[in-house]
Amino acid sequence: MMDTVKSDAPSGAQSIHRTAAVLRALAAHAGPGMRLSDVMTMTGLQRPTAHRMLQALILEGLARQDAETKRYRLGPALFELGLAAAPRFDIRGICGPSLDRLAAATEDTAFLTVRSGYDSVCLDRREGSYPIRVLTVEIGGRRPLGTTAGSLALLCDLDARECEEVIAFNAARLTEYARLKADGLRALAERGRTLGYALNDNDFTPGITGLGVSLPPAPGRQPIALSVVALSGRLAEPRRSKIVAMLKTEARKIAAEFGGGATP
Amino acid sequence: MMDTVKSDAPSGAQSIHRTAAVLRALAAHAGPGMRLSDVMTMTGLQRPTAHRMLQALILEGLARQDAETKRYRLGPALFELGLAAAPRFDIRGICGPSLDRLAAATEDTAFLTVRSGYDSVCLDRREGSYPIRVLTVEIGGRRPLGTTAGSLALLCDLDARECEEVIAFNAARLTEYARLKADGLRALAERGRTLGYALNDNDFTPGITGLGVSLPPAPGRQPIALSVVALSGRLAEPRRSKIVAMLKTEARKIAAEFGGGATP
DNA sequence: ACTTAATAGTCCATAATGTGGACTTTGGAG
DNA sequence: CTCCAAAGTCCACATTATGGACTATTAAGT
Repeated sequence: MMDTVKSDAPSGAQSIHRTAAVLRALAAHAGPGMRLSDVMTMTGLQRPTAHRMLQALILEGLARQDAETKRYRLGPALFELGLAAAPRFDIRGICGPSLDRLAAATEDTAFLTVRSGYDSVCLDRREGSYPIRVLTVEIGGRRPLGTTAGSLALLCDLDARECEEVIAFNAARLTEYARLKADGLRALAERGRTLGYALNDNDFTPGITGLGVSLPPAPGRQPIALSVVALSGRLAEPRRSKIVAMLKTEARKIAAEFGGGATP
Repeated sequence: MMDTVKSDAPSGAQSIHRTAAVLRALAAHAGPGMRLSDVMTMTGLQRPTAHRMLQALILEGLARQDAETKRYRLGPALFELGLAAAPRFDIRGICGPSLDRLAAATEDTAFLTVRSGYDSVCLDRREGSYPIRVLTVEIGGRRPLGTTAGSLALLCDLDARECEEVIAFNAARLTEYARLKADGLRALAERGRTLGYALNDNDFTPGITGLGVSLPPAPGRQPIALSVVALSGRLAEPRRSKIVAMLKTEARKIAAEFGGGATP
């Protein structure tokens, strides 16, 4: 079984792990939706199992099925539950001003990214004024950790053991989101650690590059990163260093905000 | 087993129904969090089952436990999944202007509510300028259908069979949210249907009253209601009729908006 | 229009998963 | 220090969920 479900001891909780895996898969393909066979391959579940779980999720409003295309998507109940969770986890208010400044100053696209297990999630984004806009990830979009500039910055912060665990877990699905195999990603992470910022130039979408910086990890707070993505030509030196400096300044400002108010 | 899990045939999906019930319970007590025993009574699960499920949810980031108080809450993964679902289900953008107008004109609190299974969920709210603010439900707050003005308007729209099913299901937990028993709620729903709007004067919080109006139900779109809540004295005739008229006008405007753009 | 291929959906005997009665641990109040 | 309530744990057992094999449906090819 090609297991996309967490490998850790799911003692008496297989079904919850599988359910969560299905929901994550649906979230990762929010746009077009997923066919049953997509869900099967993404989660490693058998056909009847995936089907039965999806039907149950639909009954609970956690998923939906397009009657015409048969494709599955996230359901309204998930949005509603998210709303209840938002007061504790929605940091867009705190980080918004930084994104505004980054997008305004660079004229390119600025992203706010957090870690979520083996994935990263884009929480917010701002478009700059430059006429060619690079919009690689939607708000709410999930990616394997490391396949996006912000995401890569988060991966660089992990210790060797954890980093390897993430890469190993994501190995199979890397190519869906990046022109990378496990060693390529390992190399990117290594370079990021020496540079002090994440430089994502794997050209999955050729001609664009991303710069990512993470907030200094704080206990109890989930890992957060800021990034700017643009046409590669616009991120050559000396502009690159300037943008990295701005990212670091904004990251420090946000970290300071968290120092005051509590964020579980 | 006092079953707070959906009664419909959960064929091969008990665990998903139970999981969803736990998540809904956590969402309904988002503020203070829930103790393990609260989860047990709210869901009808045994202690070891509830505990094991919560631990699994925590592993997936769908729940959290306060290390000090041991209380359980919704986790960050739920906010992240909600973000991915938001583009399809977040109607706050469409309804915001109506809430603004209602809050401004009445000077009281305006709510946007949708149905979610046997519950209603508050999606948005606006405070008016009157110095005494009535804030009965938070954004994201869940209530048994009928225990809130908007919620009651939604209940009134259901056909007899469905209405009775909802009331029967919620009977046990009504008193937690309203000074009502099943027949009391039946009567409120009945009155709402004859009046043409929901009038919530069960005084769970004494001295306040709510007026609710639902959008004409449309196929494929989930049920939506608008409501205004205020000190009872401020909702006597002739003001009451004026506010009801405003609610109906805004409901019509929103319904018209939906006519144009699609809403799954 | 007919054949083939691919995907969705269903059935049911089987065993692995999750269950819950009973027990232990923790922590707070008197 | 003792008592009580709540959290957390263990493990024999049977209910639940599993998946191999089958059917139904839809799309594509000639």
